[in-house]
Amino acid sequence: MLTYEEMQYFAAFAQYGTLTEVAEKYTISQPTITRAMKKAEETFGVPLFNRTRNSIALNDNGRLAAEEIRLLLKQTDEMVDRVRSYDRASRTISIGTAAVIELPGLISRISRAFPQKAIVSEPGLPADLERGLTEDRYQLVILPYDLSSKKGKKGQTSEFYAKAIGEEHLLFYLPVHHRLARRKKLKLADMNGENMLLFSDIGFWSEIVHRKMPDSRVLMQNERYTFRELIENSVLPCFVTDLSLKGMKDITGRTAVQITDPEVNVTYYLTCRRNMLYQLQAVFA
Amino acid sequence: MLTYEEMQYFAAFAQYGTLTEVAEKYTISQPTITRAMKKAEETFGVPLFNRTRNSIALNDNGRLAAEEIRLLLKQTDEMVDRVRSYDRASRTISIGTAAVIELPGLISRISRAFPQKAIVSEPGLPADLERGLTEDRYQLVILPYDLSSKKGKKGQTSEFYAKAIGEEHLLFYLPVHHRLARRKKLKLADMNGENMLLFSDIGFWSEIVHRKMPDSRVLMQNERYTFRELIENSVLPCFVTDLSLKGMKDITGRTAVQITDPEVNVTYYLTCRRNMLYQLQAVFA
DNA sequence: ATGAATTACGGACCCCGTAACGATA
DNA sequence: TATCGTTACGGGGTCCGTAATTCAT
Repeated sequence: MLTYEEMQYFAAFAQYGTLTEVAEKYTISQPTITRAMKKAEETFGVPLFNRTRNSIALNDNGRLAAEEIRLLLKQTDEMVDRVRSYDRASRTISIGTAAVIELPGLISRISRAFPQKAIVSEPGLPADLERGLTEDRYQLVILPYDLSSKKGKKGQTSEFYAKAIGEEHLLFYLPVHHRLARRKKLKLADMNGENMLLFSDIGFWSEIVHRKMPDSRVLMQNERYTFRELIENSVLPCFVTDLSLKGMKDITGRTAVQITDPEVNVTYYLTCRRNMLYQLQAVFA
Repeated sequence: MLTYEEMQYFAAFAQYGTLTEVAEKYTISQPTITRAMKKAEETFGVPLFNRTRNSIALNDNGRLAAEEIRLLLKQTDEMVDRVRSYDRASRTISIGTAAVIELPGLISRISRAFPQKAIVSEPGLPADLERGLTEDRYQLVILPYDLSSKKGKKGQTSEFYAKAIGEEHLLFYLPVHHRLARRKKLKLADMNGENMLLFSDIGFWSEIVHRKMPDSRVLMQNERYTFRELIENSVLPCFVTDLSLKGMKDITGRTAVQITDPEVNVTYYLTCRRNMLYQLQAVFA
């Protein structure tokens, strides 16, 4: 049977057409390539080349063999990759989160539960997180709804397990002189049409906002520090969440107003597939 | 990368569980197996085994790797087989035929048209032949109908090309004293209910006979010489075809009676896929 | 103490590169 | 004559088997 390298030479010959080029490409001698081609022929047991005394080219068999070998090389590489990925995944817990602000203490609690594993946390939209969870790219996801009851068909237990781990509430953050700044509560619709300043890394919130305030134009800003500067020095209304406010020192001249729409007052659920529950129970305890 | 042999050793270890057994199975020394396992581990770059000083077993990675390698070995074998088959097919013309009697001169004509190719002819039922033709297991098939017009969708040219190459007619072969022996023509239905002697290797004819003579019982005989003996020494009616009669010397005390049902008076069509027509034109000329 | 895997070591063989050769354009 | 493929040859490295070692049952 051909070695991996010999298969590479063969595939390369199909691509380049001359043994010399292949030898140069791999910085080895031509005789080695000649020998590899001979070995290919004897491995398959059928003629693969049309030869004259000083030229060599693939025949029909050879063209098929080259295609097949190219595929086998690919399959080989992918096979190795799969094993490596499996190993990597076994040493890693991947967490996908819809919450922009890191939920306090969660990562450290997980990392204490699995001291030998690396914790990888990445943000994403709920739909992507759900997909990632079912495709085993995430062991845990944080969703702004209870997936275990959402997908549960009549009485039969859901494929997912979810546990509430915190709340987050979107607020209007208005200049004190804004016409609505002194209200206790507002609906998103009350601000529809007003231009808003938006921190672009706002995740799943933005979809809701666009839907409920279709007439508002939004000024995006994706640099966190600049965003804060803008808030302090402009009179444009903007959004904040209670969680993000907690870590920030107060901004004078702005006041937070509660929004009553239920969609923007979410409970986060730490979610996993039920078949992983046993291994992850320490996280939910 | 692992060699084919090293992959075999690894797969075998997954099966047998000890290096010693693998070494015995392949009649080589244990150290060779040890080294192959080390090389596997270094190729994948991840731990594959749980080891103590004198025991070794696959871990989770190893079990996956073994499964993957088993698959890759299979893919490798199949790849080589495909190339070999392709070569073999390129040196062979495979003919499938629904005609039980070899059509005179056809094989020799084909073999003269392709002197460098081997001709393989095998009998089959029309449905199998059609499938074999579309799946390239046959380059030519002989069918008792015109496939090119049968499958031709409204105006658009068929995928197949067919040319009539001969006829065959099923006949009743009756003892001269049979009550219907003196008729010029009969229908299958006229004999329905009578027990018939049947040469079992009768191919597609038998389906028609069973359908048109559902009340007849048939006595099968698959030994050609015995069949002839039976005909000569019994008064059971039976079938023959005009083509098969031609090669036989007459049997006294039997007379052939024409059957008028169109289904048992067939024209044979030599059929190929249209994309092969150019290479096969000599056969049809 | 038997049987397992690993390590050590020596030799054979394989495989590669250099060089020479042959053929073709 | 320059280029390409094949053949010849020699040396180094690799790979295998034997034997010794270590550990566990």
